[in-house]
This record gives sequence, structure tokens and C-alpha cells, in this order.
Amino acid sequence: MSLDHHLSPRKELILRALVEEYIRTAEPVASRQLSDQLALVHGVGYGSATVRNELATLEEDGFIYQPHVSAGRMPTDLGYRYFVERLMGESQLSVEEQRLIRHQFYQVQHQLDEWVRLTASVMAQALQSAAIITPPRGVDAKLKHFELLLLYESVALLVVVLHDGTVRQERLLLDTPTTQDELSKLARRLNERLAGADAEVVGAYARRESQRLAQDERLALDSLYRLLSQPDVLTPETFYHDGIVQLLRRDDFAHSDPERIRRVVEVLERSKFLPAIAPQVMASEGVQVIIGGENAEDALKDMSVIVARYGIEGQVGGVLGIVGPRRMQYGRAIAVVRYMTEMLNDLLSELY
Amino acid sequence: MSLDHHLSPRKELILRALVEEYIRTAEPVASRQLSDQLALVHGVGYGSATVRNELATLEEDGFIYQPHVSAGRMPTDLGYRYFVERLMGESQLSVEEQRLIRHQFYQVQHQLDEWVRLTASVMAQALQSAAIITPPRGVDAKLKHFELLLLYESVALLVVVLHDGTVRQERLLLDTPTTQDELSKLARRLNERLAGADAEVVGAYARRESQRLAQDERLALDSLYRLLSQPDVLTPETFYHDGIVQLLRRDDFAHSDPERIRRVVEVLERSKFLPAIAPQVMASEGVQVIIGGENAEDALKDMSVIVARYGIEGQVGGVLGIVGPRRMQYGRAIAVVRYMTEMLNDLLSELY
DNA sequence: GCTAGCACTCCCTTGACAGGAGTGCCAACA
DNA sequence: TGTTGGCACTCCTGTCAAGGGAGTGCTAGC
Repeated sequence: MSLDHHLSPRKELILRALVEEYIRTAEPVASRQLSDQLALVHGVGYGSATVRNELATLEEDGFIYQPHVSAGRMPTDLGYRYFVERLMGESQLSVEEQRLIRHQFYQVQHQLDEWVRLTASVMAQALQSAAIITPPRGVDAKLKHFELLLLYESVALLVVVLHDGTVRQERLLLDTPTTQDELSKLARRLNERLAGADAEVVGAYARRESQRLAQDERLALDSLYRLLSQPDVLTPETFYHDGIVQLLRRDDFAHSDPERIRRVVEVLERSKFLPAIAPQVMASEGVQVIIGGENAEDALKDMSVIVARYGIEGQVGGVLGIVGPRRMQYGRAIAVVRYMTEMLNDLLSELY
Repeated sequence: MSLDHHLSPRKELILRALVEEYIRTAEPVASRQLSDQLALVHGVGYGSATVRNELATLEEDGFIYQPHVSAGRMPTDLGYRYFVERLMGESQLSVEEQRLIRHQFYQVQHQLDEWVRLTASVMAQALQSAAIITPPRGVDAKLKHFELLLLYESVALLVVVLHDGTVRQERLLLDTPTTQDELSKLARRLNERLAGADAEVVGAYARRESQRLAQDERLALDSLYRLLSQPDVLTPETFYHDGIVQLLRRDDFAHSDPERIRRVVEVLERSKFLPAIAPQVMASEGVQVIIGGENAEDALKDMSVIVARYGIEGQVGGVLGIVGPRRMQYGRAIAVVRYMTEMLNDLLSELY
């Protein structure tokens, strides 16, 4: 997303003031108001008529628009885009806020799941937006170790640990009652043979040996295969989200068209859009901003999405971000998202 | 919740028709409309004036009310309650629908987590309501087996399996680098000593032996203790919910006061109310219906909740249910909730 | 005991109207 | 040439009154 031409410094100043004012007030900004604001905040004195002239050309160029002829102006997607790329000051979280966030993470040391939850919750809280995050995933699922435990007479639990520390599990219905000893022996043998294997290898092994395998062994291998081949590809189930409430706390969202609200909630609950953009986010550096209509997903046409990847190069990674109203404090939002990626990176690097 | 007196058969008939009609149309029901309906559906012929007389007394007795003087009638909480306890026909899911539901469960055999998700999803879908469910929990957390796995030089993963098959995990930051062999030895020793132990026992053991323990052993025991003593008490985190979207699909909910919507969503996202009622639900038989103002939680004063416990006596159990508009098809809702408990019971009994 | 009829209440929609906000344009000025 | 004050114009928004409609309560009669 790049912009084709530069605006004159004065136009930039006016556009910037307009966007900031609109974000602040949620009302279309009038020329008079803008003129006052320019004098007050930026110390430049232009009458409202002058501002009006500039606004007219900004409107021609597609940066702003009026909902109706006797209303003030609001930024278009292009206007926001220009603002975000050229005009917006980079903001930083206050030390106090950073401290507050870190403090919460210290409460749940070494519990990866909790980090993920907490990250979403913190972002949602801080930005009054919905937050989305995928748990960290290893680049590929390789078997570290698995265990077979007899729960009941003929029900066993298969617990597998991947190289990156992911734990997965499945229950097995055994054909015939057996003992824990038998299962342990079986597990030991297979562990030796299959350490470091991925789904492919397990599958191949199962096929090759299929003649020689006992029934229970076959069951275990099938299960192992299923668990290893579980989606590294990001599916909707992989995503965690939080903060629909925070979104509903914003008047301009909560009071808008119920159908719109429903569609946004649906996108969040079903995580319909993230799988589509996640690969691209994983591939690129830094914080990505997707404004309004730039979203492929229809339901988000008047929302903005701010996403980034986190994780440790070549080891584990994930995607996190927020979904908020287009009229959001971009500077702050970007700062928060960036801070959370750094936070998670720090935490993860302790573990890897 | 019991009702103090019976109504005359005709009053019952009128109340029943009114509730059904109101549930169907979402509009206050007029005497004329009711008179027509009685003729059409129940084959009894009463003029609208007669119906009006009966309605007046039903209103005096608190079963129905008018939003204003020239409007039709709507049921009060008491009216719904009478309807649910005395008038409503028990309904059953169609064979077709049962088949459809069972089919979905066959897709995810033996994956407990998926069952939980699917149950919520099915209920939400079938009843256009939000669904809530707690994963099955054993009556008490006893250690079955745990494993210590070296992930990196000085990061280990502790995976514990409880008697009921619950798997929990935590990462340990070791003081000094070690080997997998060392860890395995340690795990084997502790497993032998602590098999079947609950949090108490582990804690006691750790304190008693604290002098003799190596640093890593202490770490492992601490972690073990934490994981075992994790809340059996149901905390908000234990709950899974789905179907906010389905709720928003209902016009009368989606178009109502945004503040109300927010509060309901908040209750769901934070699962604020279930922990409060869960113990009582676990203790009682059958499907519970909580209508409107009977809810302790303020935000649900105009919603109804239908809950039941599921699980296997003395072994594992949980709570499931739905949160929907007070104006819901109670018969169907109760049938669905009951069916899902039976479904889960069947599935669980295979595993226990 | 039931019902037709009627007066009455209250809601809800509609249209008219006033007030206000904000613009575009023009003419004047530095 | 760039800037600005002034003014006519457009369009929104809130208010108010009026009319129509829906539904009731009550009464008198069958």
C-alpha cells in the first residue's frame, strides 16, 4: 500500500488536524473548528474560508468526504492511510502503563496458554477493541515424546509432546483390555523408533509395518499420526479472541447498525478472516495496518485491523492483533501491538 | 420454584395460547387475535370480549401485563413459569435432527475437547442462543502420571495426567542445565512415590522432604502442586461459550438497547454468572429453567437460562446450557439441552 | 355466561416548521 | 496572488400538532 503523491505542507497539516479531530470527537469536522484547532494546537492562523478552500481540493483528491453538503468533513480510507504513513507521530506506551502490563505477566509465569489469553485481554482493554491471537506454533510438528496411560480397563490416553513443547492428547478405545505395563512397553518401543519423526514418517512407518502390528499398536500409531498432522496451517480453531465487550463499549460501534455488529462478531467468533491474512503477516516484518475497505473481509469494511507476527525466527511464531473501529487512535494502537509482540518475544526467548 | 394456585381450565388455555402466540410473533397479543387463534388451533369459540374478561383477571393475578393501556398482552415471568411448569407440551427432537447432531459427533471421535466445543456449537445453532458449557471435570484431581521432558538446555516441560484423563502442563526453568536421563530418573522416582496423590499429599511430601530435595526436584514438586491444586472449583476460565452471533441473529435481541446487549455479552465472555449457579445445578437432577428476573445476575433479567448437569455419577461431570431471550421456545430448548446431556453421557460412558 | 358495540386511551406516524450548522462562492484587501 | 469576511444557500435535526389505528374496559342485551 503506497501513496502516489505528496501533499503540500499546509494540506498535510490540515489533513492531520482533521483526522486527529475526527478521531477525538467522532463528529464530522467543520472548517471553523479546524481553523480554531490549527491556531490553538499548531500555532498557525488561517481563517475558516482558507481552510474551506483547502478542504475542497482534499475532497477532490479523495482524502476526505462529507456525509452531506452542510456537514463537516471526515477522512476516507485514503485519508487515514496518508495519516498513518506520513503524518502520524509514533507514540510510545507510558512507563506506568508498561509497568502495569508487565506486572500482570509476572503473575502467570511459564504458563504459555495464560500468556496468550492475557495478551489478548491486555490489548482489548488498552485499546477498547477486540483482540485476536494465535498461540505460538512451532514451524513443524516433530515428535518429542509420547505416553500411553491406561485410564480404565480398555480406555487409554495418548499424550504427545512435540519438539516445541506443544502437548496434544487423544483417548483410545482399546480392542481388548490390557495393562499399564503392556502399554508402557509399547510406548517405550515406539518412542525409541519414532523420536523426532513428523506425521509423514509416522504414517510411512505405520504403512510399512502394518502387517506386523498388533491391534493396539495400530490404534496408537493412527492416533499419533492424527495428532502430529493436526493443522499447522492456521485454522479458525487455532485462534483465540477477546474483547467483543470492549468493542461494544464504544458508543459509535454499539449504536450502529445491528446487522453490522452481528457481522463483525461473526468474523471474530468464527475467526473467518485471520487465516486468510495470517500467512502474509507471518512473512512480513513489523506492524501491519489494514484500514477499512482495504480489508478483504466484507464485514470489516468499516473496521481497521492492526496485526503483527511474534515469535522466534525459525522456531515458533504466531500472529496477534486487534480489530477496532476505523476511527481509532492509530499511533497508540500500533504502539500497543508492537509492545505486546516484544513482550511475548521476551517471554518466549526465555523458553526457547 | 412452585406456583401457589391453579387456574381454571379456560384460563389455562388462554394463557397457553397467549404465550405461544407471543413467542411466535414477538408482538403483544390482542384479545381478538387470541380469540381467532383459539378457534383455529384449539377449536374452541370464544369472542374477543370474553377473552378480554379473562385476560383482565390473568393480569390481576400477575401472569400477563400490558406495555400500555391500548396494547395487547405479554407474559410476565410468572406467566412463563406457569406455562413451563403446567402448560407446555414436552417436545422431542425430530429423528432427522437427532441424526444430524449425532453425525457431527462421529466426526470427532474420542476428542474430548472437540465434544465440548461441538456441544456448545450445536446448542447455539439449534436454539439461536448463546451456549455455555464446562469441560468435564473429575470429582477430585488425583495424580495418575507425570512426565518431565527436556525441551532446551535448561527448560523442561512438566506434563501431568490426572486420574480422569485431564492433561495439564507447565514449563520449568531449571537452575542448571541437565539431561533428559536425569529428568527421567527423577520423574520415575516421584511417580512411584506420588501415584494417586492429590495436591495435599504432594504439598505435604514437598514440605516433609524439603531438606533433602535437589533444586530441580523442588521445582518439579512446586509445579506439580500448582497443577494439581488448580481450581476444581469452577472459575470463569473453565467455561466455554459460543453463539453470541446466534443471539445477535435474533432481531428482537439485536435491535434492543445496545447497553443491554453489551451487558449480556459481558456476562458471557467473562462467564460471570455460571460459577454462581453451577454448584446448585450440579446438585440437582434434570433440566433447570431460569426465567428472566429469576436470574440472580442483573444483566440477565430479561433473558432466560436453561441448564443441566451432565456426566457420570461420582466420576466426572460438568454443566451445560443456553442463554437466550426470555421469549424462547421453551419446549424445544429443554428438549435440546436434555438431548445434549444424554449425548455427552453416552459418549463419556464409553470413556469411563 | 357470553358477546356485540361503543367510548376511550394511548401509541405511532406524518408533515410542517423553525433553528442551526456548515458550506461555496464572491468580492475586497494586503 | 493568496487570504479572508460576508452572505446566500443547502441540508439536517428537533419539536409539535394532528390524524389514524389498535386495543382495551365497560355496559347492555341475548
